Amino acid sequence: MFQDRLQALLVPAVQQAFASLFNAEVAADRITFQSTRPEFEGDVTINVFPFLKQSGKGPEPTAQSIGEHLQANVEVVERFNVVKGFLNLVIADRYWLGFLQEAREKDILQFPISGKKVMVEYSSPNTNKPLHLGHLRNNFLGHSVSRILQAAGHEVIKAQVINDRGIHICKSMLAWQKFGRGETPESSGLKGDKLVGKYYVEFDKAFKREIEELVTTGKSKEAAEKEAPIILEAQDMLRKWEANDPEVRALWEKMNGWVYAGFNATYVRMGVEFDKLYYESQTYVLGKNDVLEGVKKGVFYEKDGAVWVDNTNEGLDEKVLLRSDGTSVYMTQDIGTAIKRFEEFPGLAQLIYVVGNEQDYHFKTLFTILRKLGFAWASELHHLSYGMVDLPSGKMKSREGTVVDADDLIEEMVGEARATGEQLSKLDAVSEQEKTELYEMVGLAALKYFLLKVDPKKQMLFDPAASIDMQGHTGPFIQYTYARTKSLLKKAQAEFPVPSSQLSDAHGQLTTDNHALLPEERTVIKLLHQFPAMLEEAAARLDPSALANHTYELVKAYNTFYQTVPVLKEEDGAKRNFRIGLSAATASATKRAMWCLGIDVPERM
RNA sequence: GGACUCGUAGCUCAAUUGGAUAGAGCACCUGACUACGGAUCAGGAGGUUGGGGGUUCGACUCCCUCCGAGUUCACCA
Repeated sequence: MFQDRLQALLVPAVQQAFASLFNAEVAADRITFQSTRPEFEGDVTINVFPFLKQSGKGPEPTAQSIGEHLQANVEVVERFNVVKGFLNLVIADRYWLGFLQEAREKDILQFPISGKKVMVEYSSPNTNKPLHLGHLRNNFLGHSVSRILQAAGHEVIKAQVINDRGIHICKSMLAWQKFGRGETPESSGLKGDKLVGKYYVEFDKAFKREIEELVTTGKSKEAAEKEAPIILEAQDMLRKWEANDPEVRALWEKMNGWVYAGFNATYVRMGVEFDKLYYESQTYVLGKNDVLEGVKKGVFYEKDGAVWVDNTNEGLDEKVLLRSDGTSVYMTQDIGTAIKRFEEFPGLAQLIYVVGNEQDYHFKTLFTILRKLGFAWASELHHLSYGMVDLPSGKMKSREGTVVDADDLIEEMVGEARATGEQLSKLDAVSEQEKTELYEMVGLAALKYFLLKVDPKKQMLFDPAASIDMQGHTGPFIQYTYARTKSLLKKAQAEFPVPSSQLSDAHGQLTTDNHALLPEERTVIKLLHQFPAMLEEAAARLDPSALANHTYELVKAYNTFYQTVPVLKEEDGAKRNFRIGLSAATASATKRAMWCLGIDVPERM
């Protein structure tokens, strides 16, 4: 379904073959290709089992006659063989070399401008505590998907919603007021988000103490949770906030300011950024009118003074959209902000929410509601739902103190990169400053790649001890291959400058019988050749993992090539030039693919 | 209880969305011109794809059922 250009060339030819051989029509999307398995000769394979009805023959004769037809009529099909119902095609070297030439001349991972505008919302933190491991998966996914969509030719708006109001931040504010003694990030040396998080914990402690006391006086636990003075005070503070009480607002602005400074430091280190910020304190009033409008249209209904939507026909439930006192719920503002965004960006083609799968139900409901309100764009809303990140000890629980802090984790990964680097790297002559930058790059690559190589929708396990690997299927492995290739290319440039126009005749005259490409070379070219289709797929599925895995396959194949085939040591100039060109194409595709994942690659390490 | 996800080598993950003998990495063993950079490469061992049934020329993939894990179903956010 995501065809590369060779497949695009072959599909019509196969259709033609069916027409002239069997007088039968075959739909293009039913003709699927796969890479030929390494144990057979060939480059691409067509499975003919699905077409036996059309051909009226058995698998082997069908495959045989299609093979003959393709060989006779398609220039690049050089030979074929048939194994059971599988038709293996050998594609001429000429074709692969032509492609490589192109990959040298232009970026194969940048598609033409589509003119489509897409918004990706990710991160969406609460302002009462620091970012943690879950946010890292969210941010890396959102950032990578944004870049993938950009590479696919779209204009992308990266948006962050900041949940800056509500009872959670009031809890931190109140605890700071009571126990903080004027502590600030400056006076404590704590990052702003850490400081505010500390008072959120303080609140919880005090709250629990009060509950316990009330329980000893004979109250039930439920009653105590509702009556504890400190929670009543926090609720009162929230009311004051809503009434625009100047003192509360000033404190709120001050503490949120600390948090933003802290978040920004983390975002900078993570290497993610946003084009557009939405603050919940400004958007939480939205949606009410849209809901009332829906009541008029008869899409929603009133019951006991509240507004409801009935989604039972869609396999969902009934849901309150406005309480009987007329106030909003969370869903209300999500309805409002979605509508506002499409007003703000009239050409918006897609809106993607990167949010964990615990909100699957919420988004199903939201999208259903917007469809019912009649918005044409409702079909272009996507929930990029990702699974939880578990720890070996189980779930992250803030109450049990098992939350993995984002800053701490990055620090740990960078430290590990430094430890490994100091043992292995060949950078003795390099400045301390440059080394620090390098280890930062490597540590983050390890972390990002680890989180991105897994299918987003799947729940995954993060073992801090095992995850800091720098070997094998990891980000640093890809970086290492890139750096080594760049080093090779630098030498090549000094010793044997290669005009790219010479690449195509690197193997001399290429006839259909001339199999000059070595298997190691051929494998690398084929992986490069598949790259654009992988990007297309990643963009369509909003899934960086396929791209991440393919990048690994590519550098792995390149390493095999590098290890077994001489490049600079090759004495035949044409072959040497060709291999230098292959290396250059691999390096630039690797760099570009890693960019799509939000990962930097070093020139040396 | 209803709804949705998921279960693949000891561990962490793949498998072109129904195709050939289910592939990688880690860990474990054995090797590699005194390296075009060894954070590499070559090889070995490791599987009844949670169990059972069904559909199909063909099932890790689709259907049924059982077992196990997670999430979710507030006039919370």
